[in-house]
Order: sequence, then C-alpha cells, then structure tokens
Amino acid sequence: MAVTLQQIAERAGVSRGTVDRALNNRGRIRPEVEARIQEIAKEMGYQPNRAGRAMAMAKKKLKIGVILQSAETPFMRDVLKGTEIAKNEVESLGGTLFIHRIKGMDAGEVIRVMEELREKEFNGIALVPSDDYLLRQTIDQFVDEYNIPIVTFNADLEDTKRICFVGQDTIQSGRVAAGLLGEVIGGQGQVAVLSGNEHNRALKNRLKGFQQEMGVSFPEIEMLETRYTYDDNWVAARIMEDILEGSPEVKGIYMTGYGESGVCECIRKKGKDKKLKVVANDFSEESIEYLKEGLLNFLIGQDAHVQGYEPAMILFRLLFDGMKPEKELQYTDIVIKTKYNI
Amino acid sequence: MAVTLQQIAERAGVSRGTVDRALNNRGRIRPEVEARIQEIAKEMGYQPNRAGRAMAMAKKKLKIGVILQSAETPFMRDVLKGTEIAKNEVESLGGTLFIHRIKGMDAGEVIRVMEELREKEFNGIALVPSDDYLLRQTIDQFVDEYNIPIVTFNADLEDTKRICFVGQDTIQSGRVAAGLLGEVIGGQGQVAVLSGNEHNRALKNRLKGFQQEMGVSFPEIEMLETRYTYDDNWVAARIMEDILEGSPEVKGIYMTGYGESGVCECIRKKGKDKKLKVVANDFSEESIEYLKEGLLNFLIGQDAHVQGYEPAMILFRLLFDGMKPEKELQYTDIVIKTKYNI
DNA sequence: CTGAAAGCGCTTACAG
DNA sequence: CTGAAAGCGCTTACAG
Repeated sequence: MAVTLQQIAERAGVSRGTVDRALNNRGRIRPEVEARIQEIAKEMGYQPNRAGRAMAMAKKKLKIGVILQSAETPFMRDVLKGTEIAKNEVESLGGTLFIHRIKGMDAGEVIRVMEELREKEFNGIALVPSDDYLLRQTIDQFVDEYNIPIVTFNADLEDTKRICFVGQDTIQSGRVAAGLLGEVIGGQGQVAVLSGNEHNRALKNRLKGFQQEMGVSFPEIEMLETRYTYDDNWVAARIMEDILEGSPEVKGIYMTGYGESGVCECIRKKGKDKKLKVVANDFSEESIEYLKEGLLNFLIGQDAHVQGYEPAMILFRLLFDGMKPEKELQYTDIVIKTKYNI
Repeated sequence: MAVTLQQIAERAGVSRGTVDRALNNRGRIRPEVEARIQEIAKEMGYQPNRAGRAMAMAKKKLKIGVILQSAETPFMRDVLKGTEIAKNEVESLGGTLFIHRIKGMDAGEVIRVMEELREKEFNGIALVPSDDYLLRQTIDQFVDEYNIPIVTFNADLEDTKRICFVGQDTIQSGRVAAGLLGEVIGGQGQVAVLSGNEHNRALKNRLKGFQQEMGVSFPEIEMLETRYTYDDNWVAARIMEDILEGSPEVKGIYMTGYGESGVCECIRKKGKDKKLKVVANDFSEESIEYLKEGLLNFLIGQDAHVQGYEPAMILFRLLFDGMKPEKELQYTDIVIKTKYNI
C-alpha cells in the first residue's frame, strides 16, 4: 500500500495542505516544519500518486502544442503515430495535446503557429525547426520572456534555449553506414557517396561521419567525389549512370538523402544489382520495397516512434510532474534494417 | 475540454452511476437506456479519464506479479530495467507490481511463486516459462479455474492458455543472421554454426531460420556441420580450434547461443580476426567489447526493454482498462548492432 | 432498474 | 505560516 499525503500528515501532526507545501516547495511554510516533513516523507518512501495529481490538475488544463514540418513525408507520418500515442496519454490524464502539421519546410509558419499557441495560453511546445534566424530568436523569446518551454525534435537548433532535442546523432549515423558498407564490400575498392544537398546540416553530418569512419576503419577503400542528388530521383538516376560509366568498378554506394528509386532503377537497368552494395537512410514504403528486392542492402533509420512520442512527453513530465529532461541531447537509437528484419 | 460522465449524464437526463453502468456493461440497467447512453457517449466522443478511473480503482488495489527466470544474466538484467519502469507506472497509478527473480531456470520455483501470488490475491502474472509439463498445466489452471490471466515473455509456451507472449521471433532472428553473414562474406565460401545446445527451442529455431535463409538466398555458401557449445566458453574455444584446423578456409561463424569469448579468443590467438566474420546473439558487456574490437562483426538482439515493460503493462491495461492485447504473439524488434551503433 | 453519496490522492483558493 | 474544505472524474456499495 503506497504512502499518501494523508499518512505523512498524520505522522507529522500537520494537515495535508502543509505536507503538500513542504514536498512541492510552494513556500508559505516554516522552514523547520518543511525540513521535518521532507524527512518523514523520505523515510516513509513517499511517491506521489499520478492519478491524484492529474485529477487535481485537471482544473488547470495543461496544454501542449506539437508542430511538425514536412508532415507529408513517410517518415513524419511514422513520427506522427508516436505523437498520437502521446496525445492519447496526455488527454487521458486530463491535458490537451494539439498537433499542427506543416507541409514542407516553412519557418514562418512555425513562428505563426507558435504565436497562436501562446495567445491560447499553451504551456509548452515541441517543434521540428528549420535553420532560420527569426525562428531561433522566437524560441529564445518563448523560453526567456514567456516562460514557455520549447523542445526541438528531428532536427536541432543548437545555441538556442530549447530545453532539449530529441533525434538522431547524424554523425554517428554516417559512421554506421561506413561500417556496414566497408564490411560488406570487403574493405577495399571504390565507393561513391550521393548526398541530398550541400547545405542541410543533418546530411552534412552524415557525410562527415561516413568519411571519418571510412578513413579510420577502411583505409584501403577509395572514395569517389561526393555527388548531390537534391533529393531528386531523376537527378539521382543521372548521377548513378554517370558514376557507373566513369567508375565501372565501383562496389558500394552510400546515400545520405533521398533519391533511392532513381538510384535503384538505374542499378537494375544496368544489371549491377548483385554486384553493387547500397546503404541508404530512412524507411519509406518505397525504400523498404527495394530492400526486400535486394537492390538496397541496408537501411539506416531513426526511431520514428520515439521522435514523435518523447518530445511531447518530455514537456508533459516537465509541466505535470516538474521532472526535468535527463539530457539536453536525447539521441534516438540508430536502427539497422536488412530485408530480414524490416 | 474532454467529455465527462457528468456531461453525458446531463444530456441523457440520468445520473452518473447510470452512465457508468451503460458504458462499462455492468448490467442492472434497462437495455433501451443503455443503448441511448452509449449512442450519446459516442456522439460526444467520450474518452474515459484514466486518472479518475485510477483514483476510484485505488480502493481495489490491483496486484500484478512478474516472475523472471535466469535473472542473473546480463540480458535479464536489462529486461528487469523495463520491468522497473512498468512498476513505477503501475504504482504511480495506485497498483502494485511485485517482481520475483529466479536464478537460473527452475520451473518448480515458478509454480511455487505462482501459488503464493494466487493466495495473496494477485490479479495477473507475467512470467518467463520453461518447457515443463506441470508448468503448462499450472498456467492453464490459473487462467481457467482461478481466472488469473498469464502472460509469457522471453520464451513462450505454445498451446497453453496464456493470453499472450512477448518476445523474439526466433526463426526470423536466424534469418537475419543468415542475411548478414551471407552478405558480409560475399555470398560464397564456408560457414560454421555453433549452437548453444540441441534442445532449447529458441536456439533450434534460430538454427532453422538460419539454414532456411542460407538455402534460399545464398545457395553457393557451404554450411559445415552444426556444432554445440553448451553455452560454454571452454567448449566453444575447443570447437573453434577444431573448425579452424579442419576447415581453414571457413569465412563465417554464426553462434545461436553463448560462448562468444571462447570463440573470439581462439580467433584472436590464431590471428584470424580480420578474415573471419562472426555473427552472435544478445548484448552482454563482454560481447559488446568484442564487437568494439572487431572480433564480432554483428550482434543480433532483442529489445530487452520492451520485453520487461510490455508484459506487465499488457496485464495492467487488461485489468485496469479492460483492454485486451492486440495480438497473441507480440514479437519484439530484431535489433542489429555493429561497433558503430551500440 | 436507478439515483444519491462517499471516497480514491492530490492541489488550490480561502480564511485565519 | 497553517488548516479546513472543495473539487478534479471515476467506481461502488447502498438504498429505494
């Protein structure tokens, strides 16, 4: 039978309200009394009852907002499922969780929605940021001025006052790719990297991690010059043709971004499907199909569920239980999928 | 603002108690009234408030027991962490979660603890079974006679009345191993399988999945005769020596069970560490060390956290919310780890 | 078959 | 600085 406030109150010879003040640092209490009560509570192993707290808080209506960008992509749809579960949990405990989906990337819209949520007195916001000066400012303003905690997820904005970030360690993701590709082509020969574009920080990091690890673990592997697909299948296919023409002996391909179907169809057309090993990112239906067919050998992914679920729950635990996030950077697992464990 | 029982009661012109009866099929209610209330609730989008329910149920004290076997192993210690989190959650909602750890495998002790929990009026039990006739009977008896739901985890007992199983799809695990090893040795040459023992069902399944997939995807790979380590490092090392002597060209090793350090140290001694690719199971500190050093190339694991957390929560959701488990077989993710994503 | 009331553990005005 | 009381949404005897 768990210890209750009432039991502590009896033991301390005070009222429930006083115990509450002592245990939750609400002030308006004599320091000696506070200390004594805290000690008794500790001794009795008091653990607050969430249900009781939830009931009492139900009057205040905790409101959490979640803002997704690129909500139309398959990955974000999986993220969204995690968020829906968080929504269920929050709402079954009497809170409100509002989800705003933005198609594509649009920092301006993120800011507009943030303002809207602030007017509606939301208590915390989780968002997928983009690298935008005004958005950085807005995040800092929300945290400092309005006292509304912000959590970033999927992508981070370093050097802002967001309380934490949930997402992939993109450098490590590149390293994992290098390890797999290096092993599977036997530690020698040529590999080509097709990156999505030059400016996206996550893709740059993947590239960096990949290059670093290749240098360290597979010094005999020759890396061709990095090419950019702009996440476009047509462009990716042309680049792939070009690579196969100029370097017919290439043994491995690493794609940091999109364009898988362009690459895979080109490989199929040229009949290189058995010889070329390809490592790509993220689990879309399409890329999973190529994985099953064997045109892609490995997919490296992020735990979409955690990315959707945790940011909202971190805010909930903070606002509801006063529990601070453990770490500023909460990296999700780097998941390796083959055709056998999808 | 979420809909409450009170609001439905007002709309229907009845009392809260009546709404409760209608929505939770408690009987003692006129069918027409019941139907009408259910309709109104649906229309208003009623979702029960967990906190309210938890508070009201607090009087009844829901008690859930979790029985672990082989609790001393590193894997089970990770499982236990998941169970501890479930314990926290259950207890913060006013329930009780009792954990019993058994060292090694002991079906008799499992049964004794089950009886004890029954006497103490526990409402549900999650357990790691072993293949034992009496245990099978006891599980069926608990479910049928005593009406105490049982969940198996880590290992399953098929054809019993346990409401569900949480754990690895062991055949699939073997397939994943085959896919990795086949790829990494380039689809040809010899591979050897070192299994833990002949009788453990999980290990047998891994072997089966491995052999099947090798046959289908890598017909050019030659499989040496399966050897048994009895999960013993010394035996494993001797077998490994023997294999290297008899088949010096062997390119890959798959271990279904324990004995990694025996195998790895033998490989190191013989200087084969760069040439031989090794796939093993489960994440112990030791095996992770070998992975980092490159003596093991891949570890295939089970999601220990889910295995510890879900069984207890499945029972809690069943007993507390009346929510039945979705599937009878809840397979955990098959996790692939390399030195880069541990 | 139905309603009124108590109570689960907590927080929060309010009164002192 | 402290206490008494109301109320959050639900379930459950109890009375009718």
